[in-house]
Amino acid sequence: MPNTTASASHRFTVDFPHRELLDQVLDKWSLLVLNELCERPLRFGELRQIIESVTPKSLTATLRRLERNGIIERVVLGTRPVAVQYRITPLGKTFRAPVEGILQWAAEQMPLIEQARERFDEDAEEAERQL
Amino acid sequence: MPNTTASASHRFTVDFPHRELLDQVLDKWSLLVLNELCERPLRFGELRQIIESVTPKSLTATLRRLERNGIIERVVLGTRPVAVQYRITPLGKTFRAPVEGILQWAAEQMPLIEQARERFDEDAEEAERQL
DNA sequence: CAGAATCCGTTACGATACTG
DNA sequence: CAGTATCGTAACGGATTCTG
Repeated sequence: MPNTTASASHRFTVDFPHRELLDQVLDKWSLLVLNELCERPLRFGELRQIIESVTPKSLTATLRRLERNGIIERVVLGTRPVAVQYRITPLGKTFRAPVEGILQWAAEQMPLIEQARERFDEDAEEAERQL
Repeated sequence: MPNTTASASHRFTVDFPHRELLDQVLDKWSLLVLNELCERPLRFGELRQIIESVTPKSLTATLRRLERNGIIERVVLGTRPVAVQYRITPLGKTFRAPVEGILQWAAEQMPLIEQARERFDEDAEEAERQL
């Protein structure tokens, strides 16, 4: 359990308070879900279709977490074959820019990253050969 | 928006090419490490002190991952009691703005998030009482 | 339709001890 | 100092089945 009552010795001890927030909001699926919900409200099933590889379990977990943190909102629509809509909240909207920043960065730098990986892997292989 | 009309079944669904990159770079410790290395180069031990709760094992893993993706660089300095320095690369610097965007957002919105959580938890509790 | 419940393998992570 | 090696546990995530 990461510290709570820390505030230990040296001055620059920055065990960030928002670490735990980021864990909740930058997890495996949140960015993708958020990215979609920023465009338009969506239903559970729609999200499943858009983000193919997510299982209902994980999707539920992600949505609940985002809801709990006030980033998205769960709205029950009809009452027949129950319909539920998820939509971004005002607070959630403030998160849009940062998220897009990250996603854009990833898209743009992808090629360079690939290159770096290849270099690294080659070097590692070679080093192994030395043994 | 990356889409998906293609494969139907449950195999290697690549619904997002940078998903995997983000997993490597937005993991539990990377943001903190990055945030520090953006300020100045640091050594292994220094990072351990700054980020109190990280174990050597996890720190090594984080550093290796970032290095492999070309975000940081590992520099062996002396040769006596070996000294190693980690520093951000040019590619890594392009990541700085987005990362800070996220961190800033987290810091700013923290209070509202807390509020949202309390509301959510209270509601959940109450709903439970109904049973 | 929207999810809850189960089972279960993989991985992540912490704690600790050890080495060049 | 800068890690590696090992071990054990807890959490995550996937697949599947069930239900109001």
